[in-house]
Amino acid sequence: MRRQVSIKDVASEAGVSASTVSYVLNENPNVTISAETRERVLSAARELNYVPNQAARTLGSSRVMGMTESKLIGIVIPQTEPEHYGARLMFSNPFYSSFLSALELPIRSAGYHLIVSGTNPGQSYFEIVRSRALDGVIILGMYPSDDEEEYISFNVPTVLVDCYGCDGRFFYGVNTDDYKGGYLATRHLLERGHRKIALVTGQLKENGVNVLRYRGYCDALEEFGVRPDSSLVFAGYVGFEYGAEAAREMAANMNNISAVFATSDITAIGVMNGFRANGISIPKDVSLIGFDDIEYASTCYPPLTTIRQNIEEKGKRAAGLILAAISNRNLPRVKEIIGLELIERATVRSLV
Amino acid sequence: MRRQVSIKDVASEAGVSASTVSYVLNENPNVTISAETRERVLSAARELNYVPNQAARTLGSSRVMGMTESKLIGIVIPQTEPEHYGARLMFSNPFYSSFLSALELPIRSAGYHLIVSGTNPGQSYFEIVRSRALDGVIILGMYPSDDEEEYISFNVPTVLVDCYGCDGRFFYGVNTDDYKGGYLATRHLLERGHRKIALVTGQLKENGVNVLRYRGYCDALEEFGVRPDSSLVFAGYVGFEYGAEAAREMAANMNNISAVFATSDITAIGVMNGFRANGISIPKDVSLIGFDDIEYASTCYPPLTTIRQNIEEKGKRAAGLILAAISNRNLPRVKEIIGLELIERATVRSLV
DNA sequence: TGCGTTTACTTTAACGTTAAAATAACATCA
DNA sequence: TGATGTTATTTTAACGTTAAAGTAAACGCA
Repeated sequence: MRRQVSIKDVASEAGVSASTVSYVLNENPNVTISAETRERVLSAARELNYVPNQAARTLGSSRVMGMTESKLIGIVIPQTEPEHYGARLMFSNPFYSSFLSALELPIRSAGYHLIVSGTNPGQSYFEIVRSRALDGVIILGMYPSDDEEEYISFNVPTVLVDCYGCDGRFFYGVNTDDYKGGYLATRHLLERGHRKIALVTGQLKENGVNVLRYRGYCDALEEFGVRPDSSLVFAGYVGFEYGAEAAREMAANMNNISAVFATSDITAIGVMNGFRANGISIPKDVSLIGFDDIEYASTCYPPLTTIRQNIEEKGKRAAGLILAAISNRNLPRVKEIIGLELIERATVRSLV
Repeated sequence: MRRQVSIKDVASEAGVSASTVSYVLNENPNVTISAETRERVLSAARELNYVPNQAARTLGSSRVMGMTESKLIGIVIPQTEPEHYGARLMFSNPFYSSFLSALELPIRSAGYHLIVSGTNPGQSYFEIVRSRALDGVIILGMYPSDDEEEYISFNVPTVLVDCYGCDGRFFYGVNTDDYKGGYLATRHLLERGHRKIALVTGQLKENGVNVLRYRGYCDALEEFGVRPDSSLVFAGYVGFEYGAEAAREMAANMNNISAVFATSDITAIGVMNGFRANGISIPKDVSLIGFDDIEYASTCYPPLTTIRQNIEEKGKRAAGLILAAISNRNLPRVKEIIGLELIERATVRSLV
């Protein structure tokens, strides 16, 4: 178990100083190195199979104030749903894993690595940001309101995905047009003659995506002269189990309901199963529309009509934003909106 | 943008030396510190909101040969499937995301962080292991045969999940009893009177999980006096698309087939859809059994009979193993086998 | 009393890297 | 000819932490 090959080993192999090796390897534009020396250094590094020590780089770079470079980007995935709703897993929603997949490649290609972390309900993720000297942070679905000022003082480029409420003075944002999605889904049902439209959604927390989808739902209803009926709004949790539970409740009173808008596909799948378990057929007895267009939406039976948000695009945009924000600390604090699209499949029946 | 609070700041605040702070904070058992001093240090650290710099710790710890501690565990997820089969995403199989979710908490609780990395097809993941001084590595589904000797020379505790072929002299292993799973699934079909049983699986690479499931399939057939028929074996890729494709092919010749064993649930779902698209009904016209028991297996329609592997358990075991291997470098190189269980749902019809 | 031991610290040096300053050889120009 | 600049390199110091070595006072005990 030998000591790791360091820059000094490369230096002595090439017959130069350590700095020279560093300059060559980093292609430092402030220093001129002769072609011949460069070649010697490069081949020595290759010969010794040299790999730079990132911890040393991180530490060394912190010498220049505020310039610490860990080449590490954190992705924080909050545990939002309570355990008893079956959300025992960080990625219980396939949305997250697709998003992560889409993120990883561009980030790796740019020479960064991804640290994935959940959050302990009480504990903050501030510690990892500081102890690891993260170059950037991507936060999913949670607005870090608790100690916003403190967090901002770290001055770490941060992209908020699927959160509202930040004022754009510090955070970058990547969002779907949730209001529009809620509106489109509901209008789709209304246009097909549905009037008694239930909503199954997660908690309607301020700054969350669900309130906006809810508002879109309300406004579409109003536009068609339908007064939103709070007894048709099931705001529990995002997930299969809650969808099934809501469907069970709805099943007891089906003459009140002709269609359901579930604000996420996994919830919609739950609704589907809950109805089926109660002998209610989709779309014959009730229509259903989801949100997200996860893979299952197209492979379930019947295939789910849904609002497609391009998750891959979202991941790529988040990656692009964080990388841009890291390399240009003055990048304007933009909020990018990802487009969406209604995908008609087989769960909505037209009544007209 | 002030300099980060370092151990020296804490030291001078508490009126002691930096080492004393280090000793107190790490509860170093080789050094005695008076209760009074400890208290002063602790409150100074709290006061200044001190967070240790992990890069400095990593670098410092590398002084003692072979004792480098980065508190970082890498999880390597190889891109095994070719793009054209729709496996555009690292986590296209929900199995991976569930596994990752189950891993993350125990690892975080133990004070480690998780670096997630895919692999560029050509490029090796060796570099990240060395440059980040990973304390441990978990590799999913790939046997690092290319430069095994070189990798072993790094001497980084490594858990191989779902790979065979390592001889247990260096790597730790977490596996499902894939042979048994293949056997059980096939026997289940045989016992219900099926004889013409097709297999839809990924590539039958040596050291992969699919060969073992395949062998279990063959042996069960032989046990029931059925000669395996290679024209019934579809060995393409793991994924929805390939399952659907295989089903399309099978649909052309249904009198040859009465049941299908798909060696992963996502493939099974693909098969299900492929058959449905061709007007073939499950389980009336053909029976189907999967493998994994991903969440969707229970929520799809009809609910999928499958071999359940406890993915959460697998994640926890992998986490436990890697943590144990890190803290005890002499831990015997065990291979843990996760049990499995046949879950009867609605896709297998009995012919007897 | 004197010597070894224990307690409670402090000082030093090192981990691998790189920015900045220093150096030295050589070229350019007034 | 000497001042100035350029090129190519080396030396130095610093990042934050901690293991190891050092120190000094207090204690135990023969």
